[in-house]
Amino acid sequence: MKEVDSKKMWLEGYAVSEFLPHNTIDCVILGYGNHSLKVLVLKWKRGELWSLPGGYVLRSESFDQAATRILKQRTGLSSIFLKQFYTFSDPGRNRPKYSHETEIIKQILQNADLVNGDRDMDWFTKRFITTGYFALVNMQKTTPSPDFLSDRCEWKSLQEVPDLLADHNQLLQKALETLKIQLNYLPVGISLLPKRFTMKDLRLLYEAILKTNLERSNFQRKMLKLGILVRHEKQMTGAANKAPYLYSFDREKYAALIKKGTGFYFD
Amino acid sequence: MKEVDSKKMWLEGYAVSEFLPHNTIDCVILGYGNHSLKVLVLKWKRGELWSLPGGYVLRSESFDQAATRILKQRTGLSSIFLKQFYTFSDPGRNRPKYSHETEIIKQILQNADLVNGDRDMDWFTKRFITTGYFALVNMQKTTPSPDFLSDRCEWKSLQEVPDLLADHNQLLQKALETLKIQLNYLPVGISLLPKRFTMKDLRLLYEAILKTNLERSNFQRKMLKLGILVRHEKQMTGAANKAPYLYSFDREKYAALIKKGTGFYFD
DNA sequence: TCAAAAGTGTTTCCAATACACCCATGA
DNA sequence: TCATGGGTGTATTGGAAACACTTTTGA
Repeated sequence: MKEVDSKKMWLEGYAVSEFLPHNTIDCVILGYGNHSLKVLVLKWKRGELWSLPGGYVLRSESFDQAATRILKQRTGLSSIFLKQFYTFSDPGRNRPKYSHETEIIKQILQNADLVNGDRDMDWFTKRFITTGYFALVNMQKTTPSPDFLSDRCEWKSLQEVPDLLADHNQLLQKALETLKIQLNYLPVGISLLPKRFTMKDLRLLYEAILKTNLERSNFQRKMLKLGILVRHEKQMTGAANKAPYLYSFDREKYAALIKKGTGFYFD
Repeated sequence: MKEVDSKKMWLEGYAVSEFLPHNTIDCVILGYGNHSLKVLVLKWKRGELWSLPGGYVLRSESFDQAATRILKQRTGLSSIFLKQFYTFSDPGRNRPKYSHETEIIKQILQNADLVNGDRDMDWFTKRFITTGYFALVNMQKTTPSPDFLSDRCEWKSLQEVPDLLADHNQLLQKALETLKIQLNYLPVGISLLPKRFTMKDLRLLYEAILKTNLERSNFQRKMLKLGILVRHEKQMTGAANKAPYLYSFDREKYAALIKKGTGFYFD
């Protein structure tokens, strides 16, 4: 293990001894496109093993800093909306669900010359408590890149999220639940949508989060009454119907409103 | 340190090596009495040092289990409402704010024959991440008892909470904020009030949590319409005015309502 | 001129608020 | 019978919801 530490060639350039021994961060990074919510997942280098982006926490940094660092590494984005939502501490949470998980990890690490025997595996197989963060990002602005354990980084819509490592599916569910409950206190629109969008885009986003249908005209009236939208000229879509207006957010008014909640309740 | 471990005479009977090295639990235990919210705090054995009840986490238990254990030890209660609210991870969060804090801890431990030199202090002074839980309890049912570091266990109303150890005042604030935001999804009434109570008791409880005044008659109508209250015979108070009805909760209906939220919004 | 989707208007209903009024109690 | 506080009723207001009607666009 000492030998591995001294190499400093892995874990994004850090050595094991620089990390807290039992705490990790995992990120549920959410984007919105094609009328559905999407989440960023990593595909591991061997086999069909998927996970949420995550990482270890340096002994010198806070969890917020660690999450920010991880997010930057995976998406290229800084200064995005990022929020802690829950800490998962079940003692068996990172025990492999299937025996091939252990095998895959072992192969990857051996392949990268990072472990020499079973003892080095101890770091990976011991108990880890993970603190979940969720991020809301504008997908168009991201440039996803895999980490040292993975070879692909993909946006998956919620329906097509595969079976994930450890309790990561649970993490995802909890994040979505939190998002739903705190919807009125979160800058969902401004974070997830491009600068200009139609009222339909905005409504579909809310419908995706709340998993419900919202009445078209009432939604429009409510939103406009909040006074945080700026209307721009229409956009000709080429479709055989009336073209929608484009809207953008008035950032200051938006921020002020978010602070005290939109009072915008659906049930 | 080995020697200390083998004694197993402290930390409520456990040895240091049985705990996770960097994680703790702290509990914001809330009760309600005399028209105000109260929180349970511990006074340390020397000097005027106060803290929230908390403890270390066994390597074999989940955080929920640890919190339940700690709560049981401090209040004598099991099966109470307990919920994780946030994980505090600032690297300097448990560095002493005042130099006398370190001294007090040292004295207490030496006095209890638990540490022999500065090296043994390492366990207490290193970085700890704490996960906060809040509990809602019926004060009358508790029998508060101090832990091995403290000599008193006291209910303090929020206005008289003293300066607390480390970031415990922040923990308290965050817990209260969470309570307020999630009010409609939490069993506040049933957890904090005695079996039978007046409508005024209930209203004052909500006012204490929300820090606002609620209109008397409208509050009553709203609450009754929820259909979770059972009205009992009046109670003669001895005061020169009309006696109020007593109410209790219909536990099944209460539980069903809490699940989907009361829809009982104040602003 | 038709279908499709966007924008606007209307009606109905219910909840929240404010406040008035009545009732019970013991001094 | 008076003061005090509890219980109930009512008028007003405003928003939510359902849905109808109009407008715009390209086929």
